[in-house]
Formats: sequence, C-alpha cells, structure tokens
Amino acid sequence: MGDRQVKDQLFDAFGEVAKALGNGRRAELIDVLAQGERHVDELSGEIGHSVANTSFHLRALANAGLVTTRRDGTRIYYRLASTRVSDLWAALRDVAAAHHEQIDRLAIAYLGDRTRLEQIGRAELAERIAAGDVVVVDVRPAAEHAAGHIAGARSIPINQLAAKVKDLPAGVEVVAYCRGPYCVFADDAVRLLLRRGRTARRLEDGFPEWQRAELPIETAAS
Amino acid sequence: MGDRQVKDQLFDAFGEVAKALGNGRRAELIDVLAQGERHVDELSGEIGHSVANTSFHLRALANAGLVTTRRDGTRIYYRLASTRVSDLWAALRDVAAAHHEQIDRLAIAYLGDRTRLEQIGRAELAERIAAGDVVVVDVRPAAEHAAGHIAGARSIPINQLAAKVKDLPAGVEVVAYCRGPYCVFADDAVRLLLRRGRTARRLEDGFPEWQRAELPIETAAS
DNA sequence: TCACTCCTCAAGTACTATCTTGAATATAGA
DNA sequence: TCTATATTCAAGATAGTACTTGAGGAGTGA
Repeated sequence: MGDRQVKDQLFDAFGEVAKALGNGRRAELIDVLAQGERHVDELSGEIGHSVANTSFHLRALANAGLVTTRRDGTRIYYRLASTRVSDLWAALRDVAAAHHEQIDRLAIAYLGDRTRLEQIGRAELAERIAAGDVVVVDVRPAAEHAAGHIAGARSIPINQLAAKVKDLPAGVEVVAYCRGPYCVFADDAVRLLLRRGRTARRLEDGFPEWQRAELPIETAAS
Repeated sequence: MGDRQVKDQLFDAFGEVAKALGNGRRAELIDVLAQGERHVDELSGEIGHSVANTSFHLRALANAGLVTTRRDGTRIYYRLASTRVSDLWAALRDVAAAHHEQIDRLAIAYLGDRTRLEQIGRAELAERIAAGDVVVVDVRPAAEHAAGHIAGARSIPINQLAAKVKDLPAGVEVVAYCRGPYCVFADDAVRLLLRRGRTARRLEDGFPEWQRAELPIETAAS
C-alpha cells in the first residue's frame, strides 16, 4: 500500500472526527454533554428531535469516539469521552466566533443584546467566592447541577428563579452561570434579577470552562 | 422566529465550521497551511489531487472562515485565518489520537515504528539551542522554511539530506523537525542520520506547535 | 492586444447524510 | 413469563458532498 493511500486514510480518520461535530444537532448534544452525562430521552428533548433521530446522532458521536455510554437499568447514559472533547468543542466555538461571518448575528438573535449585562471572569469569581461576599446561582436544569457544579453554587433552574428570588440573601451580589458562552439561561437570570432590583452579573462562560480551568467543583452525593 | 429555530441556526453555524474540517483532503490542506501560506498549485501537489478539486476544497475552507487569501500576480496564496485555526487543528488531532480506534494503526502504517526513534521536547530543545550544543535541521520543503522556521534552524529538505549529511558538523547532536506529530519527514531524517552514524533525535511535534508555544522563530527576509 | 499562466466555476455522476416512520431488542418489575 | 419502558435498528425519501472534465476569468509580459 502506497504512502499516499495510507496518508489519505490517516487524514480521513481525522476528518471523520471533525465530521461527527459537523452537524448542528450533534454540536448541541456535545454542548449539553459537556455539562455531564444524560440519557437519550433527556437529550432528545434538548435538541428537539425524535428519540430515534437523537439515538442516530449519538451513535455517530460514539463511532467517532467523542462520547461513551453507560447502562443503568433501562436507561443508557451518554457522556463525553474525556475533557479533550470539551477542549475541542471550545476551540471550535472560538474559531467560529472569530472567523465565521454569521456567528455574531446569530448569537445576538439568540442571546439578545449583551452589552448591558455585566460579566465576571473566572479568576475574579473564584476570589469573590473565597472572600464569601457573593451568591453563586446555577441556573441550569437540576440534573446538570447534580452532575457537577461550581463549589458552593446553589441550584435554581431558570424556570424557578422568579419564585425563588425572595429566598436569596439581600444586599449581596448574585452571580449566575449556566452552560457556556452560548447559553441563554444566565442572561435571562441576570435580566430578571436586575428587574427585581438586585445586583447581578453573569459568569463570562459556564461550568465546563470552570471545570477545565481546574477551579473548585462539587458533585451531588451519589 | 422561535428560539428553537435561532438556536438551531447558531449551532448549525458551529457545525459548518466543523464540517469544513470533516474531509481528509481539507484536513491535509490545513496541516500544510499551518506551516505558512502556499498557492493553489503547490497545495494540489501536496494533497495529490487536481487543481480544480483543490480549489474547490480551498473554497469550502474559505467559506467556513478557516483560511484567507492574498493575490500576488497570477497566483493566489492561501493561509490560515489565525493561529486559532491551528489550535483547533491540534485539538482535533488530540481527540482523534485519544479516542478514534484506528488512528494508532494508521499512524504506525504511515510513520513506521517510532519506538526506536528518540524524541526531544520543545522546552529541552529551546534550552539546548540556547546552550549552542545542538544542530537543528528543518527537513520540510524549502518554501515552508522560508515562510517561518525555528530560530537558528538550517533548511535541508528531506530529499536533499542524504547528499548534505557530510556538511553537518561532526560530534554534535542533530535534531530534525518537520510539520508536526503526523509528519514523516523528520522520522525519515533521523533514520537516515542514525544509519550514517550520527547522533540524532526528532522534535516531538513540529513547527506549528513551536510557533504556538511562542518560542523563538525566524522568517526569510522578504 | 495577444498568448500564456493560474485559478475558479459549472455540469454531471456516484456516493453519503439527514430525517421520518415503524419494527426489533433489552431490561425491569409484576 | 408477560408487559411496559427505553433505546436501537431498518427502510426509504430528499438533499447534499466529492470528484472529474472542460469552459471561463483575471492578471502578466511580449
């Protein structure tokens, strides 16, 4: 077998991995799975497609080695194969944000205007948590908080926040976080809190980035 | 327009960027362009396809924002849009190497058995260059050396190395480097040098990684 | 302006991807 | 063992991708 043919096969294999990410629904699945493991039924709800189609896409991700599975009773849980996959997903978003013409327009259409929302960086938040003068709220679905969250963060899924604002201590700044830079939950949370007269900012990115930066995290006792 | 629809479009855009890398020939093009800019005719030779097909793939990469162009006379030079793209390509290779079943087998088939070839890390090589007790040889094509190389490296393309071994100073270790971890030139160079009784190692990766690590580089005077 | 070079575009063919629907499989609990 | 639940598989319509060949543009230099 010639070198050309073997080289082509090697680079085809790299291409297969990229191709697995080369579909919007699979990209959404990776974004959700970066929060922690989930079963097929939950994931089909996240991407708004049938269970059969979701299963099909998950199989494509598994064949490329991006995700692995675990069975628990009748349910099958999918998770990212490693934090490397999360790194790859972050690198892809960075390139797209920097060089793809339409990302800015689409991000504004999806997330709304962020120029009025103040953000806080990871390092600063870590200091503020250590100093104890901030309340950190995880506004992702409860399952994602259970799978892993910023140490000390309180879980208030975005759809329950309006009812629970009153439970948050007064006079303390609130920092909301969610899945990452293209997740709308924390933006919605900060807008709601500001309307209620609270001081609030969003973490500039989300839980996966915090985790990859090796900052303190916690997991629900199993 | 519903949130679902806008979110789908946003993630479709991420998918488009990944899809651009989702082809072996385009992956090869990115790997070559990580060395520096090249024109279409050269690139078609690198991937072993017609100029028309190469142009087609380059257009796909440009549409995704991964590469940009510059005209010089009748020639059009393509280059990576930024070092972010090089980061993305490295992240993709890492994931593929860690999780894709066939990469190991294909890499061995293409590169040969590397277990007998000693490698040297970037940090150690930088120290040795500073100490001046090593000869660094760039075995990539001359055009890539001209576009940028490790500071102090001497250009000896792999196909000229056999004739030029005698010009290398005796009694000094030789370090060969090329395009990256999946490039065969440096392996071939080290094997040839060892057969000629020289002490030789390969740099563990290649020029793009050296550049991204912000270690000293040089460019040919224009 | 003309011929030349380099590159892109268009048309055509074979192959691959995405989604839907309905059936098949695997486990849990009665 | 039987039924219910969760997931995967198979078939099929539609659309998109990858490559080839040949024509079309854009710049260079006589």
